[in-house]
Amino acid sequence: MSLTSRQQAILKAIVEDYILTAEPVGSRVLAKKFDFGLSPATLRNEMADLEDEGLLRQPHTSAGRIPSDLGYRVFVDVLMERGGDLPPAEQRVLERFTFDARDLFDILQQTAKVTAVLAQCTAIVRAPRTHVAKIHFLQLIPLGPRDMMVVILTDQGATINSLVMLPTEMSEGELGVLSSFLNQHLRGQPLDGLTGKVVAKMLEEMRHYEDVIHALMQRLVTTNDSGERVFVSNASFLAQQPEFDDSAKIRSLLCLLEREQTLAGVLSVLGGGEVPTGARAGAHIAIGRENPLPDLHACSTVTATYSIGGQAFGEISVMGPTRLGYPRAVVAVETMARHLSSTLTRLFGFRAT
Amino acid sequence: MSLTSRQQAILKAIVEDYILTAEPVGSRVLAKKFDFGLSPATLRNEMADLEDEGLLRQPHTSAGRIPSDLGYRVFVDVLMERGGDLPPAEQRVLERFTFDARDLFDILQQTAKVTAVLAQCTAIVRAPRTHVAKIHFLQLIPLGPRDMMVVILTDQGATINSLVMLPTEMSEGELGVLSSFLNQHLRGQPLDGLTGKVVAKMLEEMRHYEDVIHALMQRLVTTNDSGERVFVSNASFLAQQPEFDDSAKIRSLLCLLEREQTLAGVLSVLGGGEVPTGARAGAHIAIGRENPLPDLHACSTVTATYSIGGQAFGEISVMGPTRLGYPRAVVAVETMARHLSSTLTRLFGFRAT
DNA sequence: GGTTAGCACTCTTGGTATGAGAGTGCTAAG
DNA sequence: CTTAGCACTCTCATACCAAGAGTGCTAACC
Repeated sequence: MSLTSRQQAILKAIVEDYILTAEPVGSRVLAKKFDFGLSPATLRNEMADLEDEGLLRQPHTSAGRIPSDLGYRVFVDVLMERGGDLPPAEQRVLERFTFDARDLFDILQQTAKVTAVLAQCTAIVRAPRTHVAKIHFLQLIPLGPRDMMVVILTDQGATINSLVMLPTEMSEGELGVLSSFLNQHLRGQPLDGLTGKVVAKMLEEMRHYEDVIHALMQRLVTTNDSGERVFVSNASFLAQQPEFDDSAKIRSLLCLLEREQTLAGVLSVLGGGEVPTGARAGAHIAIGRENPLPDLHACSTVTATYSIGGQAFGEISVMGPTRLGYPRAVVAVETMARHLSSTLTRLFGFRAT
Repeated sequence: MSLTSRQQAILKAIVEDYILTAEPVGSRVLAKKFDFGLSPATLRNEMADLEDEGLLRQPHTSAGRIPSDLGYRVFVDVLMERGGDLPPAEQRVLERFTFDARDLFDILQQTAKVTAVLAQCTAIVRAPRTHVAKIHFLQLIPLGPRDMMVVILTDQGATINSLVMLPTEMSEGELGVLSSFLNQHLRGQPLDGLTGKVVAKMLEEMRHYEDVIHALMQRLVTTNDSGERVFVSNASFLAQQPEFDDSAKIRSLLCLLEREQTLAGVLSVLGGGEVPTGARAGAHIAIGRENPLPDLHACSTVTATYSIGGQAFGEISVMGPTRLGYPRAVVAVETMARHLSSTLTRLFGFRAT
């Protein structure tokens, strides 16, 4: 399948027009809108050839052509210029956006929002499970006579606030002592390794608080299981697309967006866990049936991995119909991934120390 | 408008059947399904009377009747038995559900989820703005040489984790000292009153850290503006309803659910800020055009206020088409409001001390 | 050989007619 | 007061038709 440069130009024009209008593009409008210096008849011949190659298809005999999944693939791989910068208006949006956020999850939520605005479609950001994280700081806060809150900051920047019921009443003073004791012993410990040795060693020194320590550990272990978190923004964009005007389709996509676990799985597959190399993190594009889930076979996703201190952390992804504004989406996702990586590295890159 | 008991029974049957089937109910099926001992013709007469009263309406001449907004109103006010308990299956769901949550917002998110399951429709929970809250505990956590995180637990149980950039480098030791100093001085202070006297007094004692204190206060003030938070669960339920099979309607509802500020406003209007009196918090039902927003004119909402220590705090609400399972929704919302109130009061009722 | 005009063909779309079915309102009888 | 019967109305599904859009193919043209 080698395309002449004219065929490439025609394919590019068709894809771009269809992305814009969502209408099948026929030979006449193609000749009119784009100045190929060719008549509709000639374009028809070329379009028939492109269809033979599997790059275009017709919704029905007497309609214009629309790109096939393969056609979009060629478009994004060959025809589309990648690596451009954001258009000025979006650039300004991004500049005005500083992470005046509260913690990691807030930052990710805001990232999803801004990405959705920049890419003008639905955006999803995934944070990894916290159970691989290490404890950076731990604090016990007294609530009532039998309740406390334990605040943990992980080396990934996530804050875990967990309510714990005390097996026995404890005074504020006691909690304070226990708090700094725990903080000393648990700093640097991975959250999923809070059993065995570490606990045994603590119990040796603090036999008196055995019950509390056990209750606490118990709680932290169960908290861990809460799984990955995903942040979705602008889900209603999908409902606005003409290709999803069928309410059954909208429904299936909405349901998917609500199943956090599934969504997290999709993103981590799409990101592929690749550590972005070089200064520019490359976005991964999945078109139509290239997506892992059947529900997404009418969608395209553009996904980039973000990192902390050079280590892959999670993914930023945007989603829309296969008729997606790929250039804009790629720039948005890549820009936000870089932006997020550098912010997180600055704030939470302390693991290196 | 005084209804005979027979008319009441007929209205009740029509509402319940329509809620179940979503089909206009005609005189024949009514006579068949419900054993009134009356012929379809008699029912037709009664139904015509009910229509004259404005309680029923016909989608078109040759269709059965469906309840009007007013019909639903009479149903929920007069005909429906309120205050029943959850059906056994749901009871078990609730029992199995303990708030193994991390903090206030987690609890609210989970409450939304469970409410959605119990009521079998879309659920929304609102948390009040944090700026009226008082500081219960404050802790500074060092991140890097120029960054720290301040963790605040408010008397409402909300944790605020805010990243702050330090104007000058500070050692961990310095931060620790400053942390306990701030904690002493700010405990009990309302978050929106962090100016004037309190700050002046602190600066007097800690002139050395003037810059840091100013930066911190600055940040806390801007953090406050983040507005109310709402937690939505099971939004896709709306897309499943036959009355919203038009994609334009789905779209407008989805957009509404994404506008947190608007949604928060709606809930606080619906809740009416009433402090629930007595042991049983009464749910407020808004049917169709009784709802404040035009987007909600085809919807019904059932809203209950939850409280901490007897003081109204936020709302739990469920939303669906006017053809809503009101009995189930009312029980679900009221039960969850009670459940949530008692949990929050136990955990965060320390303001009384 | 590539390009183009012309033309027959196909398929969707919108509008109209039509018959079946459902449900009603009304009248008159029980 | 209740009910059977019946004419009437309206939706829904189907079929049909004409208009419009776009194609593929053929033959002529440069």
